[in-house]
Amino acid sequence: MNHMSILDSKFFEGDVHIIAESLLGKIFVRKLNGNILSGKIVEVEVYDGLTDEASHAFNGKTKRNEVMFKQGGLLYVYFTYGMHFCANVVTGNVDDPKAVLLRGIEPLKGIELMSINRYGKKSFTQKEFINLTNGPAKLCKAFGIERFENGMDLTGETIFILDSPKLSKSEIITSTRIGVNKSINLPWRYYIKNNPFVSKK
DNA sequence: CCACGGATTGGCT
DNA sequence: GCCAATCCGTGGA
Repeated sequence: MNHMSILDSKFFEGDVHIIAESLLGKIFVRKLNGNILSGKIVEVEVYDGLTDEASHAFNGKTKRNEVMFKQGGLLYVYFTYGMHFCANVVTGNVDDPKAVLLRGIEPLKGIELMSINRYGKKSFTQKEFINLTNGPAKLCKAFGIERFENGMDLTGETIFILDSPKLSKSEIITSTRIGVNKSINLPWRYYIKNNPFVSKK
């Protein structure tokens, strides 16, 4: 895979943990109304429907989670707490419901539009800058990801991920996942050390 | 059919 | 640190 090329379907077929760690440092891109929104992925979590009680797919396929059961390389977006959307990268093959939750992104392009999406205004304080995308629901709001984006093809023209050099082990922190009440001891959260857009230490 | 609670966030104490 | 907001998927009766 060449530097700064778009990740293709091959990338999303492999082991979900390898993919999760590999996604750190890569550039998530979304075209929205003729604008480019992009940012560096800095925090992710693995959800594995086959062995993981915290996964939406653990109890089998439903209308809500059906995208997780499809071929890797799609975006799985879910609605939660009556007001928030969160986005996952689906990995693996059909009926192998694994996904990587995007929890933190460092904004690169289209930052004014992200601010409009988040706060309804173009300008922002330093604190608001960090707050644009340092959480799974925050980054969806900033990137304009909602119900319509569920199931979108990540190897298409609208939403895709640009490759970047693999990070060294010393740059990556592994920890337990945030906000789950089941399988709480699985160390399936990965984030970039010292990056301010990581949701929690 | 109904009750529960969620892969969160932001505001208030 | 605590808790309300606000919808709807899910599971049990």
